[in-house]
Amino acid sequence: MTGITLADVAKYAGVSTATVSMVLCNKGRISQSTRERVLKALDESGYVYNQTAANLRNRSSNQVGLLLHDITNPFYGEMTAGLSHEMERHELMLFLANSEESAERQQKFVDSLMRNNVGGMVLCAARETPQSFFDSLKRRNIPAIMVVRPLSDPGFDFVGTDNFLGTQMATEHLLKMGHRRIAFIGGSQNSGSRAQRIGGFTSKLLEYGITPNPAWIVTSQASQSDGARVAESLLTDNPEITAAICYQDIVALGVMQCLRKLNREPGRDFALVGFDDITEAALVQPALTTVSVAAKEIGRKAGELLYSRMQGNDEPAKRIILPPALVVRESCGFR
Amino acid sequence: MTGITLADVAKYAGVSTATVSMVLCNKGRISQSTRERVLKALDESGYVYNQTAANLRNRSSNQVGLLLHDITNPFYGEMTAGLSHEMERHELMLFLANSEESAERQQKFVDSLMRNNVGGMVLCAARETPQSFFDSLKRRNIPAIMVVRPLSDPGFDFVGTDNFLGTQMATEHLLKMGHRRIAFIGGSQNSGSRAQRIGGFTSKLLEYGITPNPAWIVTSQASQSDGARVAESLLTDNPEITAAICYQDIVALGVMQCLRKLNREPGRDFALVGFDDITEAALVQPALTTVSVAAKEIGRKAGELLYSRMQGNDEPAKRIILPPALVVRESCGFR
DNA sequence: CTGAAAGCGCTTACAG
DNA sequence: CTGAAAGCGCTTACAG
Repeated sequence: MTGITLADVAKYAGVSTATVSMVLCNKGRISQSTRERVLKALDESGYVYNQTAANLRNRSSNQVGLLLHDITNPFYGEMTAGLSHEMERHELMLFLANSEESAERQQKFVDSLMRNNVGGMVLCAARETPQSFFDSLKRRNIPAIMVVRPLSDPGFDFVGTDNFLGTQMATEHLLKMGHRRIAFIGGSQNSGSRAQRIGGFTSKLLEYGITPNPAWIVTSQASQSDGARVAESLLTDNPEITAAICYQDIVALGVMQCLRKLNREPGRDFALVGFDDITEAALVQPALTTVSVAAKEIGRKAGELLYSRMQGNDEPAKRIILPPALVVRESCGFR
Repeated sequence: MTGITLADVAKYAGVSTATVSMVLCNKGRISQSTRERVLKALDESGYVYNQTAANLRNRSSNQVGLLLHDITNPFYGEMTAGLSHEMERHELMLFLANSEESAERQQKFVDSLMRNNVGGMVLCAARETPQSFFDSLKRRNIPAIMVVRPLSDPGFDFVGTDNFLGTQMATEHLLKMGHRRIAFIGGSQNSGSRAQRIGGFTSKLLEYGITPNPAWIVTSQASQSDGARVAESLLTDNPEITAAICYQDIVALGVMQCLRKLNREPGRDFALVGFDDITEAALVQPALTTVSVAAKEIGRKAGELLYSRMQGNDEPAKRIILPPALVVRESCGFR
């Protein structure tokens, strides 16, 4: 706080505050000579614009919020980078909060955003978010874009990936390599993304005349260790399984570990596909074949949409579903 | 924007705005009955506090900024989570920006922060930051905590890890396992952290009577592929090297790839230590022995320090150096 | 214990 | 083309 206000600058330049303000915002018609005098005063005074005052006066805001449930997840790091970049382009400031899957902390953050009068927000809601959260969000009538986690509520804009198509591609890849006994490993029971991914998986199986076996579709937490745990019991009980689609790359990494423990080499004795294309996927041995969902692009698109909403775009709620891509690496072998 | 103001609530409750404000902030003495009336009005009206107005009036702010150069780096994701958690405890809103190593974007962000009148900031500055950036920051006289990347300027608070000690521990580990021909791979030429890590490395070598070989100390970009590239030429030219300390885990992962290409199995034919302890480190095969720097803790401590500065703590600038820990896994073998 | 009024630093009709 | 003045929604001395 230098403490120099627009009024000080005006006095110094010998004009009114209105004039300085207009020069600052490039509004109204100001004579060349006056403009120069003001610019000079602005420069020499070390004036710092007070956005807070402007926001109050304008009843507007240059601020938006991003709510994530896990910023440490590399996937969301990428997405955040994409969003942040987009926000910067529009001179918007980005508030970040990490709910850590707590509905309570999430609610608190959104309340803070409202008090801080943000212009909009991007949300990847916690798993156990009560419907009331979304209802109250809608009542506030402030632009909110949902990302990544599909929402059954069609009242919100959404940007995410085509989970269904993603696993269809992955499943087809395995089927074309000759696999017929394919498992689906991971995701939590109440996950909407998971339902969609299972949909892509089973529909493709059926297309090839294969009846999905419910016993081969198992849940897992989003960690390597739980992936390994779950896979171990599945594959010991059902050694005839030759391939698996995993709900997430992290889970796939766990399954890899488990395979080695069971003396089955991934990529040779067992084919594995992941989902997300996190950095690790390219690094493990064998490198993981996976469905890439362009996290950065999700962030960018969400930012774009949010900005347009803030500009007054009032088309009905929109769902932007980005096409996934199958990244073939080594974990399915080279047959 | 429901548009309901404190004045509306006051009218509704039949009191003055001063009274409502005092109830809201728990200041002054308000009779029980009045308080209840106000609380009821507050509740029924759906009033949303306008933090912007309060900030303007108070010439204060509940907002702080975090500037990173790469939010997609898992290390910074962890750090951000730690900081975010700490900020939440103090009811502070966190602005995030990603400079992507651009001094220009970094400057723009800090300028925005100033205009938005933040109470303080946490910075991990871009590599090529001009001294003028830091000078102007100091002139602003706003709390700023530097993190991770060591700064020669002692005028700033700093929170980071003990790079020197970290590589000392790593080097000692290798030496105790019998290695004598050890390389140092990675980091960029002008990195201060790297200088410190090399210091720990060479000082420990000397302690064991070994003269450091400058030809075995090579730079690399912060990517797996460049790590692999750099290691390949180093190890083909100097096959007698049996171990390496890597500047970062990502580089170490690249070195692993290269080793396989050269038909040397990491953990058996070659010992490898990383630095950072990113998630991947535990996942690769063999799991990477590395120096853990508690990224989350850096974020937390930075937040704590920032908060105390915002409360008026005016002790001289402080450096908080967190102790690293050597996490022994498999990449150095089990001899 | 409570209210009237000034003021935080901007912007914007409205005059001239 | 430029200025005087009101007002955004709070908080805080100051009276009473």
